[in-house]
This record gives sequence, structure tokens and C-alpha cells, in this order.
Amino acid sequence: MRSPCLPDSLSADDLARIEQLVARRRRVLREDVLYRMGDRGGTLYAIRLGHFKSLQADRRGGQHLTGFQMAGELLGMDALGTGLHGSTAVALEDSEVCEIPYARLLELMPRMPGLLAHFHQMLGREILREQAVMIFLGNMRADQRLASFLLDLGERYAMRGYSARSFLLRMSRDDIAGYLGLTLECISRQLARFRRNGWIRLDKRAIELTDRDALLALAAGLQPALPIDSDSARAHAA
Amino acid sequence: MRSPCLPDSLSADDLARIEQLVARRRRVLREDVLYRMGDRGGTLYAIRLGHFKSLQADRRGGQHLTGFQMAGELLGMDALGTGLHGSTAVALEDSEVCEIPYARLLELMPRMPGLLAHFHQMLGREILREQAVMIFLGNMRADQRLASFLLDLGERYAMRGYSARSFLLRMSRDDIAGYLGLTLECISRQLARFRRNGWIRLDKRAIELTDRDALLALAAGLQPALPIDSDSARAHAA
DNA sequence: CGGGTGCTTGACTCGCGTCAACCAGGGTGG
DNA sequence: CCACCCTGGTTGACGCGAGTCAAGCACCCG
Repeated sequence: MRSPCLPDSLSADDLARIEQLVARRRRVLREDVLYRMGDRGGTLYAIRLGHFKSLQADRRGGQHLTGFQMAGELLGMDALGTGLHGSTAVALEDSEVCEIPYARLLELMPRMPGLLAHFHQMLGREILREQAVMIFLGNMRADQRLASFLLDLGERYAMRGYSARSFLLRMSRDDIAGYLGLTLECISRQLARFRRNGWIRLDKRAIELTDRDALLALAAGLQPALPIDSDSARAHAA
Repeated sequence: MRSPCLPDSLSADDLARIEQLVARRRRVLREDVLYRMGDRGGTLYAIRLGHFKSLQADRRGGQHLTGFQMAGELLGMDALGTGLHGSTAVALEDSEVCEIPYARLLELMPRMPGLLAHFHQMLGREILREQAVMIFLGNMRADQRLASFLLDLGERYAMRGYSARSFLLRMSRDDIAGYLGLTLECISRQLARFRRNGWIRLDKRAIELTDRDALLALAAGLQPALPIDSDSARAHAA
């Protein structure tokens, strides 16, 4: 049986070797810090179970959320450059990770070119993901950002075998706002708007994307700003 | 004499080996495309001379600028994940690059652990840089973004032995706007504001940061929004 | 000289941040 | 068990920053 920590593309032989270098598993409780900005790096964390958020301190006390990670994804790569972590990782719920010392990974690399390539792919994907975020932070409106975000979450759940339509938001509205570069109130309003328009159904943190096409169109900027602005629609009705 | 393509931390022996794998140098003229989004990747480009911008197509025709690269920096890493380039690189002026086939780099890795580490450091730095951009796209005002941008450019020039105070903006206002997630007009206005406040001197694309401390304070968010808003100050004077 | 490109400046609009009140659920302690 | 508070979320009113539209300017090139 394959460890969820590791790539599918490796041989059984490779796998055995790798199991050794997974020094240990570690449980992380909700709100606990996996590593903190400025900590010495050198360990990669494969998430076995649970969800994390990673955040970065703004120079003026503020905090910005740079990403959400779920089971099957990798954490800790931000320390490769300087040796120090550039962000803080916090568990959104009780979670479990595999600790993989980078040094041991390097030792194994020569004998396992497949591993190296896979590792680079994960790094490359991370760079791509961040570029995608930069795009919506750079030039999308609040509703487009939120739609993109919800669709992205759904896709990632789908990749892991869950539903892309219906899932639980593991993070607070405030976290979402931080990630999307918006405010908590704005998120709340946009969610309400989506609900009124019938794009989504929402109960607390449980969400169902009832009209993914509409969300896709919105995210892609096809909608003429506000399809029929439901706010003004309400005003007219009144 | 050391090649500007490659890390300083390598032995002379390593260097000789590496010179072989730099398949060829390539000249790229102004406005020419080094690689295009969707192109097959697999080659890394070390910039020997000149400046580049990299941009990504928004799903709806729009374009977002994801970075500026100068001599001594690396391009093409965004293809590591999927094998295809996720962005387009365009020369801002006549430039020259070293083409480094990724496959050859992989071959050499086992014999040169230093090279691998260095390579990972560049990847890690790229991830960090993008996170920094996400921060200012996410929660800084236009003036703060611009101040950060100018200071960052200066620092990068300083690292390469040029002045951090006085340099040439190689890109158009429109490019800057694209990168900072703002509009061309907004950049122009903010530059004018900086100039009126005496933070900078500006002549066409030549810029001098005459008061870096003020810019730093602004970027850090220490300024109470607008110190004494020079616009209204002008209005009072009139 | 004309025309084009890159930049500046102004007037107006509007999306989103800010401030603030209010509401719902959940945990605690009397 | 109910009263209480406290946290997380919703909703409203208002103002500001930045986008948009548009006119005008400086420079370069043919």
C-alpha cells in the first residue's frame, strides 16, 4: 500500500527506500503552528490528514494569508532559498504530517532521479499556483476572486476523490478575506449575493456550488460586471 | 574568469564541467519573445545582459505581468511543474541569455551536489519573491506598492554593483501598472505625487530616489495614509 | 511637417474598506 | 436549566481610493 506522502510515479523499490527517510509522523492540533516565519527550515512536510493555512507577516504588524494546503500537498518549501522559513504554517483542524528532512532527500536524489524530477514538479506547481493567485489579486474584482477561489477549492477536492460541488469551508471568512486580499465583510456580502443569485447554497461553513457554470463565467470575466445586480434588483422590488 | 551565468559557490572544476552544458548563448532583441506561454519547456535561461518581463494571459484576453528579470537572474523555471511554460518572457531591450537544458543539469546533479543546492535556492527565492508580491497586491495601497517596487528595483541593482538610488526604468508605465495591479494613470499620478513631495527626481525613465527613508516608511505603512496630502496642499496654496 | 506612441492631468464614478450595530450559536458558570 | 458572554458572521451607512473616460502634451520617427 502506497503512502499518501509520496508520489505515485516511484517504483516499489524506491518506495521502500523513501519510507526510511520519513523520519516520523507528527500530529498537529487545531490552531497549532507547524513552523513559524524565521524558523530554521530544512524539513519538508507532506500533509497526510487535515488542512493548513500559511501566512506571512506584513512589515507593519499586519498578516497576509498566502495559501491553504490540504491533505496530499507539501509544506515547507519556502525555506529552500534562505534556509529560514518565509512564512508560518498553522493547522486549521487536527492534522497529521510526515516530516521529510531535506538533507536526506538530497542524499537519495542521485540514486532516484524520478524522485528529483517529482520534487521539482511540486516546486514548479507551487510557482504556478502563486502566479495564478497574483493574477486574481492583481486584476479581478471581489466577486471574481471569490468565485475563482471556490472553484479552485472544489477542483482540489475533486482531485482527491471528494465532490467538487459540495464541501466544507475549513477556514473562517476572515481567512478567506486575507487570502483574497479583501475584507471579511466583503466576503460575507459576496457570498450573500451568490446565494441570492442561486449560484450557491450555504449553511454556516457548508457550501454547495449549485451553478458552477455561472461561477466559471464570472471568474472568467464574461459577466457584464453584475449580471442583474441583485442588490439594485432588491431595491426595485421594494 | 567566472561566467555570469553561474553561481559563485562552485569549484573551478565544477565550473569547467558546467561550461559544457551551457549549450549556447542567444541574443534576444527588444520586444522579442524568449518563450511563450504553452511552449514546451525544459530549458532554463540565465540572463547575461539586458532585462526581461514575464507575463501571463488572463483567461479573458487580459494580460498580467508577473515579474521583471535583470542580468544575473534566471528564467524558465515555471515549466518545471507541467513541462510547459506557464508564462511568456519578453525582452525589454536587446539582451543575451545562456540556454541551459534542464536535462543536462539533471545529469550533472549527482556529481555536483553544490549545483543542486544552488538551483534549489534559486527556486526557493523565486517562491519567496512571489509571496512578497502577493503581499503588496493583497493589502497595500497604490503608493505603497509603487514605493516597494522602486526600492526593490534599487536593491536588485545594488546587488549587481549599480546604484540603488539612481537608475533607469527599463519598462513602460503600463508595464509597471500591470505588475503592481494598478492602471497606467494611477502610476503616473503617484510618481507625480512622489516628485512633488521630494521623494524622487524623475526625468522620463531616469529616476533618482532622493529620499529613500520616506519611501521605506511609506512602504512599511508608517505614514498616516497621506503625510500631508500634497494634492490638497496644492489646492490650499492656490 | 504630420502622425504615432508614451505619458500626464483632470473630472467623474463606483467598488470596496471602514465603522458600527445587530444576530446566532456554543460554551461557561451560577 | 437559564443567563451570560464571546466569537464568528451578517447587514447597513458612508467615504475614499483607484478605475474609467477623455483631453492634452512631449517626444520620436518617417
